[in-house]
Amino acid sequence: MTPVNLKSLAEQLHLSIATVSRALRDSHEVSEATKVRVRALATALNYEPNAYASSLRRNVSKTIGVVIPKVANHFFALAINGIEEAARQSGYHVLIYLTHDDYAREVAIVQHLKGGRVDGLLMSVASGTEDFAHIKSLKDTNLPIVFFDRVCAEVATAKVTTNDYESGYQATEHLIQSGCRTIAHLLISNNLSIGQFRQQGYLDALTAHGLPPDPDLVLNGVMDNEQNVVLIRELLQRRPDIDGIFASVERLAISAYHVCKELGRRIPEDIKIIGFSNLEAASLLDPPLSTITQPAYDIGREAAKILIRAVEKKKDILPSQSLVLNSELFQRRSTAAG
Amino acid sequence: MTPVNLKSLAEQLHLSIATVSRALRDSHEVSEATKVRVRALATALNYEPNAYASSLRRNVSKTIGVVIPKVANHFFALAINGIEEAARQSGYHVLIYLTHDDYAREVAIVQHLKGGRVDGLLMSVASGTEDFAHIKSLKDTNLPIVFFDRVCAEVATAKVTTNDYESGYQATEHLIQSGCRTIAHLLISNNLSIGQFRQQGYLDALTAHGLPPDPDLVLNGVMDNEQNVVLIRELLQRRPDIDGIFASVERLAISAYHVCKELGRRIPEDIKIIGFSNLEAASLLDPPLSTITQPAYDIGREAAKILIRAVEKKKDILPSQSLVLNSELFQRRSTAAG
DNA sequence: TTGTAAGCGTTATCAG
DNA sequence: CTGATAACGCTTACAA
Repeated sequence: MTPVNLKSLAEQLHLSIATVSRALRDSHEVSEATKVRVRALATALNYEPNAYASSLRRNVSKTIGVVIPKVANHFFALAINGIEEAARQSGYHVLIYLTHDDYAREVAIVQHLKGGRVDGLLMSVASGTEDFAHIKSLKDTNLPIVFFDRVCAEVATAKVTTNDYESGYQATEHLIQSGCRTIAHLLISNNLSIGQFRQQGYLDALTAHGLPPDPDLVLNGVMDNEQNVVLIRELLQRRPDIDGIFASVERLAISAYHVCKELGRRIPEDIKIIGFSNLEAASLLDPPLSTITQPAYDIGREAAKILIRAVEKKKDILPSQSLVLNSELFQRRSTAAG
Repeated sequence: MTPVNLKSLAEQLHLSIATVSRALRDSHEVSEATKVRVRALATALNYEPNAYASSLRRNVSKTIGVVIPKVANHFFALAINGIEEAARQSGYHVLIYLTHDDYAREVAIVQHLKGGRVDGLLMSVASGTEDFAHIKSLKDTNLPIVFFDRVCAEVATAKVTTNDYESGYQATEHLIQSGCRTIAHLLISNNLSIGQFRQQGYLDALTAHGLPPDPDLVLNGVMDNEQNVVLIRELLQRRPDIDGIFASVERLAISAYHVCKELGRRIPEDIKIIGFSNLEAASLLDPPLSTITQPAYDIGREAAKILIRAVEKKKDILPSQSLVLNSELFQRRSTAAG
């Protein structure tokens, strides 16, 4: 089967390659008559331009990369959904890379992306990442980057986040107003910026309501959920006075549910729980889980829009283009006052 | 900033482009000494080969495409996870396309992929797709395709699925053995092959246990979840004798939960429910949901492996390479015998 | 062991 | 309006 490319089209039409190319791109310097002829044959033969030749020549790939920790997580899945939507509307393709929250993988992926495979990058950094040299060096190649949710403070570019400080404050205040006095905070390990904001909101809410912050009540979760169950169990057994839990991550809230069931602690009578979550079934849990829900789809879509706009205009992305969207607190039975 | 490519490296090293290229690909026809020099400069300058130039020249993109209905669904998210893992291990990149179960989008995506952007394709067809001409025509371009879960029977290639007939049979039998006599089946609209298999399993299990199949008890769900709630509500009100529900799709099981809560039907006392689902929180629902759980991660990984193997060997993919993995039935309180 | 040069399919520049 | 031709960056015969 002879390949369908500009050359073969040109031969069959007795035209030059250049003219065929121009006709297909609807250039104004081609007669309507030839355009019709060209288009007719092209569709008849199912011609589709070779993306790589075009990318090589124009130095533009119409592709954006998405680097995220994981996809089996409703937040990131929804974000991808928003990203894909924005990309599709502008004719962009989406390459997905998963870091599994592993620093080494993130570095390898980022290095690979220097090959010009993508016109821009959307990124949510791995929780294991503490050194951002790899990202900075990528930025130095002039590749536009937009961070979303898990941002890298040290790189000057746009970031799309949610009001994490306020959410942490609200969640904690909500627990206090529901009657909690000893509130634990479960967050993901290390130095993710979002964790810090949520933690600060938690601390400030406690102080504002005259409750003394206690470092013993703050639990740094780990990657492994089994391990988190162990840690949470230890915490609840060591501190039977805990009557409220604020989980900064969905899976820690889920683990807390499992531990409470196991230890026979009733929710919300003995312990009230609220957590960040995009779980659709939150209202069907036993008991329904109060959540702080991030607008994940919008985060993805807006981040992609900012990126694509910059790519098309070949302009640098400024930190001032950052966006902060608001999360929403859904009050359900897991924090019912009692 | 002068670009880092083979040419600039060659100039700085006073070597030819060819030698540099060969050195970096670790060709045996380059002296160890030069290899060392070349590699040193390459890493120092953070050289990364231009993916498009390489793809164009070698007619290989090291990229696979994934076309799925949606990503905000734990099944597909896990599948992507498996796909990405297999791809990463073989040095492949993953392009994601979402059809949103829309036929027109699927056609547009498939047409676009004829541009040679991907070396192979993994696909789970849209529920709205009834005509497969677009897929056949893609196959005619010799692009290797592997279907997973929602397969297209009319295209001769490998398919990775689960034992849907047996699962439908088991789920229904499980309801019968738990005491149900009037069992409804909620499935997704139209002619998806997997829906048909599950439906057949349902019918055969009924017959095998002396229960007459009743078309009135089979509900074809639609895209919109709100609408599904309405349909399920109507069904349960029209047929108050229904005492068991088998949902072929997770979101229909979830909708059924909502309707039961709303109508005051107790699960499992009044109605027992079992559904296909990859929901991690199934055991925390009220009541915990009995599920048929597909090995989504493995499905994705195995499908990707078959595809990549074929791509690397430039061999056609045969239907005989198809794989059927087993789903697992998790018995929980929603189907407790009463 | 190294260099020269053709060519992948497209787009852009320059003539005609 | 159309055609010839030179890139884009890389790989790979073929020469040296």
